[in-house]
Amino acid sequence: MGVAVRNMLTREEKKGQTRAALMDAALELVGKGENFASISLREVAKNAGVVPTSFYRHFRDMEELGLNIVDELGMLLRKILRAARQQEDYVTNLTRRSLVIYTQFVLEHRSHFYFLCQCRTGGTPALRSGIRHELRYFANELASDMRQFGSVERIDREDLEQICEVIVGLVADTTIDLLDLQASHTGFQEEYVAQLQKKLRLVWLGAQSWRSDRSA
Amino acid sequence: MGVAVRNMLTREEKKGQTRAALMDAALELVGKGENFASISLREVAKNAGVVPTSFYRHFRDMEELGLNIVDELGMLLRKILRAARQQEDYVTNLTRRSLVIYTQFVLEHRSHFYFLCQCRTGGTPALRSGIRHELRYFANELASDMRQFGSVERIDREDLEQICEVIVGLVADTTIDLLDLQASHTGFQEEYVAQLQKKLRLVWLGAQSWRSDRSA
DNA sequence: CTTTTCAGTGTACAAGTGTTGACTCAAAAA
DNA sequence: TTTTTGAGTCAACACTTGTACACTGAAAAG
Repeated sequence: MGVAVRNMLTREEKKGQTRAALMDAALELVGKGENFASISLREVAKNAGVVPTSFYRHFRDMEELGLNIVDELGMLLRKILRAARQQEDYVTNLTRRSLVIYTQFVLEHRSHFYFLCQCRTGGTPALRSGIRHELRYFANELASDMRQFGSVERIDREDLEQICEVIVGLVADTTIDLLDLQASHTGFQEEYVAQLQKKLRLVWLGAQSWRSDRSA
Repeated sequence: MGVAVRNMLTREEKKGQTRAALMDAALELVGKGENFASISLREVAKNAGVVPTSFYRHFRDMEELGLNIVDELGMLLRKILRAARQQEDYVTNLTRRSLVIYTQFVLEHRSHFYFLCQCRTGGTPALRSGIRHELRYFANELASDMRQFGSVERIDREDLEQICEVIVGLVADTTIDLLDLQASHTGFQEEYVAQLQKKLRLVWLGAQSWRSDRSA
């Protein structure tokens, strides 16, 4: 750097741009219903408006691209946490409105969450553990929030984290339903939230009568 | 039919035999870590010791083969139910030993359950809904057992079925963990059961304090 | 017996795959 | 200014993919 910027793009800006185009192209294909595992490097390159060999300037192979998508996904999840915490009544009403926020994020980033559903239990080992890692982080953050705001005195840290993993697993598990029922009827989003909330209440009830002594 | 059977195979026996060989070949590839979505017709045919074009005598395409695997999977699940019910203490001790039986079935049919994990949320719509259908059936059977043997008077039918779907989802969700930790150390199976049982206890506690009035 | 049926074979093709190496040519560095 | 760097291009490779078509030959039907 040193020369005046003009309105042209610097070299690494341009690089980052096509890099993003490649990732977006892959995600778009996933969003269209293709399975990430069966998407070819060439297909991605073509969709990004780039020659196949150019792919290698950015990723070793499709799996490495996938791992970068996982990172994006992690950032997205943290963004959801931030948004949820920003509610003024987050403390008292932890579930209901947070779920609405979650569903909004999901529907605004369909492709990312299709990817999540596909790879969480179906991807290569590396992708799987990457996603698992992000979800565990999410669950632990949730646990620390519940420790502050919820009434969970009788539950020790380890148990609470495990409970939150169950919750996160439940949410992730039902996400595919939300994605499938696309723009069919708009009222479905509320229906989905209600049904999911019901399941979460079950877990919550369980947590209420949980004692960390005499359990393991 | 009419001629003496000799020790040769009849035509449709032989047909069913290669048909099974094709399905087994696909499952074997899944068990080796390949994703079902990216397995080719030719690969399956070669692995089954059959020429590619012969595939079409049995299945229109890989998806149709997949749907037949789903059927096999359904039969397997029903076999698990039968085995679990055959325990003399099934009534009182519904969870613990049933889980052991489940894990045994999983480890004896690794490929089928890899397939399950891959396709439950990551497969094509048809495969997904097929698997979902089988799991729902399983959950409903479980619900009817619980109605008979458990203390679930305060839970109406619909709620109980939903609770069982949560349980089944939880089990399915953790199955990938069981499969990943292969023959590494044998004691892991018990560890897995313990951890899963803990999660199920959480749901069970929740069910205990569930009231179907004032909930939806 | 003769005839029909049909699972499995062999060949062929057009299209797509990952990866190679040598090439441009503009931005960045000297 | 000149030199260097490196993202993107182009052409070519060896290989795999799904599918079509004509075939064989033994089991089943007549």
